[in-house]
Amino acid sequence: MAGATMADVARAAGVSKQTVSRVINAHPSVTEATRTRVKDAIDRLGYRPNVAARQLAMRDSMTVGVLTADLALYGPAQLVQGVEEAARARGYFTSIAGIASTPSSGTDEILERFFAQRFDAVILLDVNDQLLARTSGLSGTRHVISAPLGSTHDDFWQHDRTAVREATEYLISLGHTRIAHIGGPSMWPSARERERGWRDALDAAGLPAIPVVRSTWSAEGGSSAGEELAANGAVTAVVAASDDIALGAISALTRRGRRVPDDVSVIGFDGTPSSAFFIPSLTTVSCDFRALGARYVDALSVELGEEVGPHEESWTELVVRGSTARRLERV
Amino acid sequence: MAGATMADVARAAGVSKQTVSRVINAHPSVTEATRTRVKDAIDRLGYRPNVAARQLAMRDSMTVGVLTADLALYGPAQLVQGVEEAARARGYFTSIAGIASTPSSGTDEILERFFAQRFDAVILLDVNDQLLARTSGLSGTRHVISAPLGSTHDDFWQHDRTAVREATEYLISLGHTRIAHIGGPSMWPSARERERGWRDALDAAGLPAIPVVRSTWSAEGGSSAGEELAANGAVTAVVAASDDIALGAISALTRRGRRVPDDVSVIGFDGTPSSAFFIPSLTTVSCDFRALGARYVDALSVELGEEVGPHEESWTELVVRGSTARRLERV
DNA sequence: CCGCTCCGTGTGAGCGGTCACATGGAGACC
DNA sequence: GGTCTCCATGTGACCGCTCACACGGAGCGG
Repeated sequence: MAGATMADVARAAGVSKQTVSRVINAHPSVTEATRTRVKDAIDRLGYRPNVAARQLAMRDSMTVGVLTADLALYGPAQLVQGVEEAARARGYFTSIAGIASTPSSGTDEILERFFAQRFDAVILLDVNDQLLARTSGLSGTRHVISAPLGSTHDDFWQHDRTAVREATEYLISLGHTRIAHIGGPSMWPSARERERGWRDALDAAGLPAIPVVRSTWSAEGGSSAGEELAANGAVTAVVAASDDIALGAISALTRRGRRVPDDVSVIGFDGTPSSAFFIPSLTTVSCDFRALGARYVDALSVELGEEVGPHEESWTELVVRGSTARRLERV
Repeated sequence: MAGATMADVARAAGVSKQTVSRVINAHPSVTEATRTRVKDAIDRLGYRPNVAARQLAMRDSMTVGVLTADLALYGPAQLVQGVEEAARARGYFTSIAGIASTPSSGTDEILERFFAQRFDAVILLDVNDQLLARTSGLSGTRHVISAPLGSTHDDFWQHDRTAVREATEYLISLGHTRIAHIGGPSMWPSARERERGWRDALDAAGLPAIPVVRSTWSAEGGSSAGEELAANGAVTAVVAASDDIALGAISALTRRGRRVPDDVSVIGFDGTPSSAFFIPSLTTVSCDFRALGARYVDALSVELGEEVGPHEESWTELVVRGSTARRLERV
């Protein structure tokens, strides 16, 4: 029960360890007869290969490590899930470690322990600059993909920027000219990319950029930001860095007597399933984070020398709902 | 770079492997002099112990496996995070695997592979009955805690029931007598416990139970359920099995012209940070899932023979906000 | 001064797999 | 029929670490 070993199976089947190993790894050079005999022995004994032993011999952990900031956030949680699914499909296990986005005394030790696990690959999800800087020293792991800054993987983030740009352009097409942005914590690359997208659209249209209002990733932060914006009567549209932020902003605007979307249009980012049921329902940039997570794994597979099919063009999409409206002409 | 081994360190420090091992594991019988000499060698060579080798020799993976249904859900995501933090604090790694809540053809293989990892412990988070049944055969792992059904750990779930009961009693105290329940998928133990809590309160007060409306865990499900309830004019209060469901329900009720909380009071469950910014802000049962996750780890530690301090009494709390109101007398 | 314990350190044998290579028999070709 | 090749299988070493045990020297009591 505690665990039959390969040698046990070999004995039971009257063959050598090596043959058992061949059966397990589907090696071609095994007679059909012995194969079945070994297989019989395997499930008669309830044999399960020992992962650690295999790893020791092969130097392959068959595990990808994922370092993530906050699973409570929709994006990161979905990414983790996407990574896990894709990794599993390729036969990899997934190990995770959370890490506070603001480095503290324990941070280095966490990273140390994390990288000590000798993953085949490590994915850094939405990890901010400061943390990223700290990981640079810790190699030992073969392939590190820095999702946020990734030199060769910039295209991952390009989408954030483009998508927000398009969202902003949509607001412009509705006649808005005073379009504010509630940004996420500037430490986060994704927050910065989104801000850039907004700025891109404004610049291209020759519109003035209202100073960015900073927020945490929470609805509470969005609410504070919304309060601030409500004071500025000129603003008729807001691009928020996340749906949660948008929710908070709408709450604050409403509280301050500014109707959404009549007085102010609001656009979110993430496309959380809930956002369709906000009141009003939220216009947002819907993101397929699961697919994105899978793409990270694809990218790693490529580095590990595997074949990977082409993938979808885009994983973001503007979903127009009830929180945006054509700008009312001032009476 | 690829990795110095313990033997390398031993050679560099002029001692034996065993002594290096002793230094690493903080064995007392090592001279201060040799200890520092070894330590020097260690970071001169950038040595990192090989986890796999250690595991193979010790039969300890120092890893807890977490099997979870859907990280996109607030509760499970928070639980995973709580588990990971607590496990890390105890020196354990965390490995996860997601699994569709409805068993499919691939399910068994996933479980198979998952359990093949020989975790020191496995935590089944919010896993439903069907899956649970399938895991029973796969032992090999030392300690399996079945969060949802756990024989010895029923108290974990007791809280769901009690909390919903209290929430329902609160509605009763506001004068409501027709209190509906939108339940989560009945396969989920947490959904069932919450339903029970609602029924408990109704029974105790001698109120009639309106047939439970089933929903998925999403706002969309809550919306459909809300549509259904909107048709029933008698209902003046709704207890939803989650905040997302509540959000959807409120959306549907509003759409159907029933004002919240004036016509219908709504209570959620989870206490998502966002719920405070719904319109109206949501009265809900706030849950400290992180703490609960930590408690799972505590429970495991106890089984593994470690000392564990006492923990907080309760991890749920009713938070009264704007979505509930005293029942208006019919004119 | 002998024998005792105890402490710091070294030694060899696994843990459960994989890998490179050896082996023997069957079939192919001349 | 003899050599050559190829296929099915076995053999031993090794991956990097821990464990049980051996060993030598210092400290101590008699």
